[in-house]
Amino acid sequence: MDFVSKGLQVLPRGFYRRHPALVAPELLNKLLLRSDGRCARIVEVEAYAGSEDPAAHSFRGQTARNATMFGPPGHLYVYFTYGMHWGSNAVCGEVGEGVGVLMRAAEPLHNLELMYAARRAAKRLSDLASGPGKLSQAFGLNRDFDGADLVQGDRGIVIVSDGVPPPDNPTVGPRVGITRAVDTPWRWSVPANPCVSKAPSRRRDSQIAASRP
DNA sequence: TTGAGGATTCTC
DNA sequence: AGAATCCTCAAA
Repeated sequence: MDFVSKGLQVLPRGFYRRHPALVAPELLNKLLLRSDGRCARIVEVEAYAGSEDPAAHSFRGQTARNATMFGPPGHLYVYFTYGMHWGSNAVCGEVGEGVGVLMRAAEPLHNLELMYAARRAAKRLSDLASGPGKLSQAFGLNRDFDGADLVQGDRGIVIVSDGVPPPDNPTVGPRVGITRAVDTPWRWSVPANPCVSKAPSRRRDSQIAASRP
């Protein structure tokens, strides 16, 4: 992983090998990094918990589409939806569980030019990656990246820490864009960050103490 | 083979 | 508020 600068620590496999609702809030403030220099701080995430979670792609078992979710933790699960958008997740838990964390929004830090080029609709920094489809587009993540190992830096994509801890009191609320288990509060974001997604009005977010087992 | 629907975004 | 746009999966 020659493209990971000194001072940055790649998140180890064990980080992901836990319940997604534990991993998700700890993913806040970590950095998504591509070998071409694109880098952004993760500011909004959602947990999806497989067979125990009716809103998860993996709820009804493994299919061709969600196969990556059932593989080893620490890999990227990229899905296609609405005929035009990609969504990017970090696979969590153990092999066979089908659980993961959707990266919903990030604050761009480096190589913004490449991100603006990838997202012609974006006028400002807060348009670049403030949603799961936007984040994936800004980073050029698509089917080619499905299954990439985020720990090995496979295909030039990795998640690292620069030492900034997750927020002590992340904003918590219900997940967005789903039709089942709509009240489960499994979306976390960095409070007051301008790059979080603009979610529908039914959200009932609140500030609660982060659970830190 | 068919059709309904989707972990969304953009524009009107 | 509505359109865009096409892949996926279950059912027939």
